[in-house]
Amino acid sequence: MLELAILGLLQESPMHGYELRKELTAKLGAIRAAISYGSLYPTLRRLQAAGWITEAAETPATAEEVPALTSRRGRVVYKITAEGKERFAELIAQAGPETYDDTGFGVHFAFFARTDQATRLRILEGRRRTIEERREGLRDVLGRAAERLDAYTLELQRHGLDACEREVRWLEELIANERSGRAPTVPQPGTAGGRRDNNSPPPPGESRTERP
Amino acid sequence: MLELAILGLLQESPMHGYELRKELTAKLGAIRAAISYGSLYPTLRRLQAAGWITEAAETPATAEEVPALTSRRGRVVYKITAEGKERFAELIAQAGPETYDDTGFGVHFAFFARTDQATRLRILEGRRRTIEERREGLRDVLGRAAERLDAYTLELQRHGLDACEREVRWLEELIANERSGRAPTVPQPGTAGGRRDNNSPPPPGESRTERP
DNA sequence: GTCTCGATGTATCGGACCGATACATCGCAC
DNA sequence: GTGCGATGTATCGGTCCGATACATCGAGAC
Repeated sequence: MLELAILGLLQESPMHGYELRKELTAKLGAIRAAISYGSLYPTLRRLQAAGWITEAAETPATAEEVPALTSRRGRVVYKITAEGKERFAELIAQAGPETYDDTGFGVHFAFFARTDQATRLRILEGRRRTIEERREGLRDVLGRAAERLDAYTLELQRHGLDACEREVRWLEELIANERSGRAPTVPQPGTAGGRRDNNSPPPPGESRTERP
Repeated sequence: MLELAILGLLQESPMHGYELRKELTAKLGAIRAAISYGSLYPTLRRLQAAGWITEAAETPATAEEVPALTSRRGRVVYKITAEGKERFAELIAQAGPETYDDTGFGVHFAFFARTDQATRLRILEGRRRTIEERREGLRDVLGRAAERLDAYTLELQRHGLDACEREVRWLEELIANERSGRAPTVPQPGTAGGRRDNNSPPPPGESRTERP
């Protein structure tokens, strides 16, 4: 999942680790806590070894300063490669069971702007199915096994059941929107129209400038 | 977290691994997917090595009502030890940051029937604080950084924000209930007892430390 | 009779991810 | 000039997961 998220973010702009973590936190804040450096840096290393990202020079090519003085450990800026973009497209399109669990779905959803509509629909429906099954499991427990459980456990199940029902309704709305060709609830300029033009970057308009 | 859940369940009844997993799934179904055997068996081993659980004989000498018609071999039944009960009490009472994340809070909550009221209140308030902070983070992103994010990501944040607000309200109710001395929201019909004899969880040892 | 099949049951392995920790630089307030 | 919080890279041990393997048992198929 981290791999997918990193490749997705680096398509918007090259970044160094610290910045990546902040952007990740902002983008995925709804579904998971801040990513750990103990996951991030090893993953960056792995992606680099696989050739999906490369180090980009932090300072421009003007070799005016060669800091031998303080051995300044500069930031390491990563950018995505062509192979990395292919890898991202591959990861975003394929859907296994892990695509529908909480974290997996969240990450996929966060990059729906870079996902074609057919895949979006498939993922939303798979997620709905997953949550419906969880909901049925909770209903079973609340119905059949209620007397075996204490009041607190039951209350936990009830709260979980409520969350499931709510999410199913949310997914229904999103699915209806997808089918009608609209963007998510609040319409977005630019995504409508067009053919199967996947991978059209959203209107980021951001130029992340590095100021050393 | 697994350690806590296993010790908690084994206090209700001795069980073997497979059964433990099923009970775990039933009790924690609202907060996490089924536990993996790749976690369960090594953890059982660890708990046994620490002296908190022991292997119990599958077929006791006193065959009260169920004679060993089918001599099942190979099952390893675990039961909790006195040290294990102490360990459980220790784990249930101490609250670190991991007590307030989704999984940690869920597991603690699932064993609230074995937790004293002061601790319950402390955990509920800590969880509320955590969710309030998450909520503020989402509001920040939706307010300050909205233009940097695409419509899908924003929709994800909105859904997450809604879930946070809902959970805070739920927690408020539970906290009010705790302070008023009542059980969780639905007062629980008579604990007339289930089909299993040894499943009598109730004695939480309520101290009447009420706070105005 | 036996044969396959799904549920029950125990177990291991590689990998993903986390939490704690360490260490170094920078800007700024005091 | 000094402390201090934000920035920044990095590793280590540990928890947990997903895939896999393997063995037994009851029941229905043939």
